Amino acid sequence: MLPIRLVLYEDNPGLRASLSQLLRTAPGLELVGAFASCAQAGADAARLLPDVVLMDIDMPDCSGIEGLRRVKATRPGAYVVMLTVFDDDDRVLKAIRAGADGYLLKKTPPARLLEAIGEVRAGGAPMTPAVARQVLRLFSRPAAAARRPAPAAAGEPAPLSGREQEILGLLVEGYSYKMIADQCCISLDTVRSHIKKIYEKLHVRSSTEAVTKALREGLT
Amino acid sequence: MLPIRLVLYEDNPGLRASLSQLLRTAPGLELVGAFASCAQAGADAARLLPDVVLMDIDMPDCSGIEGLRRVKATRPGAYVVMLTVFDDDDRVLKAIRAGADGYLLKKTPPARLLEAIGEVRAGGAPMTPAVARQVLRLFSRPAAAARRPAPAAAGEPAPLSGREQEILGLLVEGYSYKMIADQCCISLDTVRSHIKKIYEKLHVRSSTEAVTKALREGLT
DNA sequence: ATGCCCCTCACATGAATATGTGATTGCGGG
DNA sequence: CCCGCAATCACATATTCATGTGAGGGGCAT
Repeated sequence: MLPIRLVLYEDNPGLRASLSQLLRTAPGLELVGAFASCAQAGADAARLLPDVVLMDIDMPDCSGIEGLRRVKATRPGAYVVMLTVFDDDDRVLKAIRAGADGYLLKKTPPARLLEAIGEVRAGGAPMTPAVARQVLRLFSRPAAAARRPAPAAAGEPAPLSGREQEILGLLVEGYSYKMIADQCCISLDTVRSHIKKIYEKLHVRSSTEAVTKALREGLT
Repeated sequence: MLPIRLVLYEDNPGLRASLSQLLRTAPGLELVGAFASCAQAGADAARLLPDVVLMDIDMPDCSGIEGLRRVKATRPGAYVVMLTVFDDDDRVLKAIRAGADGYLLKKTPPARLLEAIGEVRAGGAPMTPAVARQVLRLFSRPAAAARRPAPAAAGEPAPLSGREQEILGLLVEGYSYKMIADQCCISLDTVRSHIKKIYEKLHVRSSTEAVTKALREGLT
């Protein structure tokens, strides 16, 4: 197999040097570039054709998130692993939404870093355990809110009764009133009744609004 | 440190036996229960006070997702790691939304499984690399879709034109046809035209279906 | 210039939805 | 025991939606 072509972005000169050293001497890797700024990341990607990019997320002139976008725009096939000292929600979320393929904290030991490069290339998504947990939490948070019927949480969203939730769920799945009636073995008018009540409780005036609210607030 | 209290749910008797054997002999672990069904998962959790639960996701009578919910409801502090042979989007997403703390494929080697138990206990989120990638993809997909006007990306979902996206967005926000017409300064009939086309492209037959699809697939 | 697609609009019809008013039944709490 | 509430159903009406058919103008690529 051809060596993995690697590009590194890291503004700290010392760290850049030591990482470069590590990556240069590792077998199966070829460090084809190491830069202090990702301002030229798009052009770099086009010129150097990296397979994997290691991107520091905290850089002064051009944020790693922006660098990530530029790399992905120019070379969508490249895998980008973010490196950072921070693991706050916001940064992680932004990076992931921007298409990051991995997210490692800088305290990651060199061996794990090398391992991660192989892993991302093999279709994995190397993440520091703390970050992985965070990612799951970001996902489950909305669902968690949904499981509690009447939390003080969202202000005053009147709790839906069991039947109402069920019918709202079917509505979300695209069922018509008639289909809902059949599915629930109740009359069409009863479906209307329930839905009217749902609208009142959710403060909406149409099925599309209800569906949007249901999906966004995890009422499903 | 006290040994980690473990409970296992796995309907396949053979696999349950071999996993039990593995977990029983591992140092630092104490297997306090192994069941073929998660129907009693809530009561089990209350009685056995597990620190970590290994939950097969594909069980006949009571799905592992439901089992996960029951465990979390009874004992929120327990960490639940899902085990499965499948890594399809839907299952992973559901498990994660239900609060799973880890997600491993059954082909995971025993050593990695033991490692994962420690990892989840230490605040990590053990995931098979393929699953980790999937999770990131689930996150980034909406953002990616939003940035690209018309990607051939996801297989065959016909790309919506700019105007169509705009109108679908308004539909999601609960706008009626008339409101959309006003907002976009076009006639009601034109709105109908666009929406008809949107329905064709999304393969749906009602506004609620369209809204659901838009929200779930990040077409907004 | 010719075809293709996007955006625009019109007319028409049948189906579905939104809203109002009202009624019955069963369950649980005060 | 009575009240409230969830769930069920009925009838009526106005509005909105879904769908079909047709058509003109503009931009873009061959």
